[in-house]
Amino acid sequence: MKSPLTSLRLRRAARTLFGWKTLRPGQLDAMRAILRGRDVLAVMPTGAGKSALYQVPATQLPGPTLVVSPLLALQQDQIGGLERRGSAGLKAVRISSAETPKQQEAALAALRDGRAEFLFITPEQLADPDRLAQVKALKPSLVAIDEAHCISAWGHDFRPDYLALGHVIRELGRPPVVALTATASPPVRDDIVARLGLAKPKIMVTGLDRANLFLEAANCPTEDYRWRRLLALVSTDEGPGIVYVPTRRGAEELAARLSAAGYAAEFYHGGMAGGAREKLHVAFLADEVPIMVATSAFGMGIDKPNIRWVAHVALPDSPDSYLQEIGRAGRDGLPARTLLLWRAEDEGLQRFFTGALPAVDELRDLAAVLRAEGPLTKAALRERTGLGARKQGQLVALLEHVGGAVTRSGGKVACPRYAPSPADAADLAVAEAERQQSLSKSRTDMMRAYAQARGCRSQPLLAYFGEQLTRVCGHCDNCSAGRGEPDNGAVGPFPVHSTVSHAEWGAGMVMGYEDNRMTVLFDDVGYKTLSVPVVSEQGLLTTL
DNA sequence: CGTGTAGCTTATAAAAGCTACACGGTGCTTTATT
Repeated sequence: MKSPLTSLRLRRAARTLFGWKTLRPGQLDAMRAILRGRDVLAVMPTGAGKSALYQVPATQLPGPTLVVSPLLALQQDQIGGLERRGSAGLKAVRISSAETPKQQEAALAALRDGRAEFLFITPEQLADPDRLAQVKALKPSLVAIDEAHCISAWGHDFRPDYLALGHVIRELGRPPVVALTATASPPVRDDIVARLGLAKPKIMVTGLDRANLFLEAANCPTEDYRWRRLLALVSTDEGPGIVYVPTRRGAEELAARLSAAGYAAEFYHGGMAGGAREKLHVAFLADEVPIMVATSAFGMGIDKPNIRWVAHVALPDSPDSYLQEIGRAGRDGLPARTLLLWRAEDEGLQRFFTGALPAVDELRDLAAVLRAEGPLTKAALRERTGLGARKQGQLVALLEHVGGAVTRSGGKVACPRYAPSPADAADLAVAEAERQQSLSKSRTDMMRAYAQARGCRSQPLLAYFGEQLTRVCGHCDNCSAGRGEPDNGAVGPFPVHSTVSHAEWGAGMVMGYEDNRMTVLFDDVGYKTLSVPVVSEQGLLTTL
């Protein structure tokens, strides 16, 4: 049931408090859902008014709003943006390692007596039981998870506290949650929903096809050829542009090489001092850096309208990452170019980054300690197991997934009453890790399929995200060369988004068709592309 | 998994070939020193 009154209130708040004259219908729907207490997952590009989704409803709800955001620098920008745009009553504060205890106390006080509405915080802060108790006492009425794909991209190994956010939300008494991200494929969306424990969320996905981005990819037999293709790009296309490289050293070397060739370039990666990173970031935004050579560290928070091209000098690990990175080009709507320069050898590095499977005995020992010694804090558990914080976080998350562990209030990890035996739990956990690895590998396969596509490139890219493009895109290298088959995508033996079954790979969902191939996302083995004629003739798939 | 490099061998002196091995992304936080 639509409530015109609610819409009116939201529109007025957007106008008077933030200066937004209009709200798009999708935005309004999401905001109304939040006010009704419903969870929302919004997948929409940066600059499309994503933060408005939580900021406007926040003003209409009683308690403060918790904004979980991954990077301190990003939080800084967001707080600055709120203060510039919002009216005086919309103060935002932050609690992090960058604030002194005194400042943290002041921030809590401001939230308590209503002088501040937004609390920006990292998942790591919320992993501390004392901190969580302080936040809970504020009675937050809304939780926003910004850059929510980090749950899936980082939670499983790099920043395990991301996986504990579901527990945090429960502990806070289940206020409505709005999760926001610029790109997320269906399995990533599922991961976000499951890990946060969202209840029947309203899922908003805005179109991913960006007509002003020209998509181009080239296989490079040698490093030298790759270098010459890059030179050709920088000599014809004015910046500002970004070159993504896979390693820190590669960033430094390539920036030096480009500069020596007469193209002013800077480098940026996570190993640099904070001050230098900040300065380069600002300089790039101010059009003072024509070419930025960077690792994936250069990304989130770069909201710059006039990036004219994005080049990759390596195969990215997934279409998720790739779309995120090329999505930074052409935000002003003017033409922009994306160029993927890839070599088969690039995949070795991805395999290394994926890491090895967890050790069965470590999982078994961990499960056994939990069973024998009951609920333990993470610190106490580490003392017993001797594992590092990150490693233990990863193993606990796997055990939780298979019912061999559970996080209780106070942040204590326990053994559930009907948990499998430690040996069984360990085996199940390894199987789950294997499943995650095949999914991860299949995403790299899909990235290669994009790179090798002979027809329209947008079709396989969008099919990966479950978006069927029924006509060729007309803005990629293959379409321009007349290699895209027009009107090839609409038909296939199974409807898009229908569930099918394969004798060996089990159940999966049809993601889309392109040329005479189809993409299916299987629950256990990840993405596969199949030949439509072969599927039809041999009856490889059945409707479930 | 692939690349780059140090250091060895070979075989007879200046350099090439081989093997072993290190290295590789993303950021929070906390703590001990200047």
